[in-house]
Amino acid sequence: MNIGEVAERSGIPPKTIRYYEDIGLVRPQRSGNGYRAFREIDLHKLAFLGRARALGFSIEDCRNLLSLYEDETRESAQVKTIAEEHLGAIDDKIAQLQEMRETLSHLVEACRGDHRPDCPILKDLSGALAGCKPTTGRSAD
Amino acid sequence: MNIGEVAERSGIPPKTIRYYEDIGLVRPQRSGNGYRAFREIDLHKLAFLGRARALGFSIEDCRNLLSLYEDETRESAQVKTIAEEHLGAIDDKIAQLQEMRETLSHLVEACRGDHRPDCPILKDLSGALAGCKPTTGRSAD
DNA sequence: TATAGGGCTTCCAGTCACTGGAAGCTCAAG
DNA sequence: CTTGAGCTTCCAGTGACTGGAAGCCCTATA
Repeated sequence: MNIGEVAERSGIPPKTIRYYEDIGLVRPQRSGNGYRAFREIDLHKLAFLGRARALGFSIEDCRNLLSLYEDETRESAQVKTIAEEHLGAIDDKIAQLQEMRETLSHLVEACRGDHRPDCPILKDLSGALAGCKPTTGRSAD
Repeated sequence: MNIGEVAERSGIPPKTIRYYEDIGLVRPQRSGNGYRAFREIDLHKLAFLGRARALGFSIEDCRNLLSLYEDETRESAQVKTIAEEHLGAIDDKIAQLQEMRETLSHLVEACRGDHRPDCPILKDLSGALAGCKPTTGRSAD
């Protein structure tokens, strides 16, 4: 298989596949003409990577997951640990975004959004210093 | 004020402040010795930026928000538009993460996490090709 | 056989928002 | 006069691609 077909079937763009080869995630053979020659197993690996990336795993996680996948002596605990850590990171990210969302949606609701310059969003942003460190020891206490 | 004090008071690291100057978000004056000389208004701007960044606005959004802030003839609708678009992006991101979270948490729950190699997480990942394009027109239908 | 096109190759650069580090100047204290 | 902290610039790296240029390969058609 050439890279085009693999890209088509795995859903991963050719550029990305080449990049994955660059960083050693896949090692396709080469045909006489210099083209990459992918076997079914390479395709399989790429699909694996695509799925793992879609679940938000980092490339390094993917690398580890892939090597566990190929390791017959793996322990499922190793996989679970990676997944649990990633899940935790996702939860953190969601929490952070929800906090942003919360604040921002209040501000958006409060803003009339008309032709007047008056704006609670800008007011909030410009009031940022209030919560910061004071001038030099002395503050508007 | 030197960069150190501004960093302290705005909560933005010196490196980042220099970067913001590089990309034209702040334009501190210079002292005779070549040091950046920040005025209160620069500090204020930096705090504004810090707050906007904390709400997840991109640098380009920040640039626009800042210029609206300084524009007395702005219309709050302009600000609101930026904020609403950002809010929409946050919502998309949250939805995407929650979908990941959903799938991943099911997989994690299903994985025993013991010393055996058997693992539903890897099984899911390796089954990724199933949902993809078939060989060449002909599939395991 | 010539040519046109599409697919493949490599390499370089850019994205976003910083961040680390090196080399070197300035300043205040002792 | 030295020490050390703070400041300066510049260069490079992060993560995970992505775009583009220059050029080779292969097939189909005129």
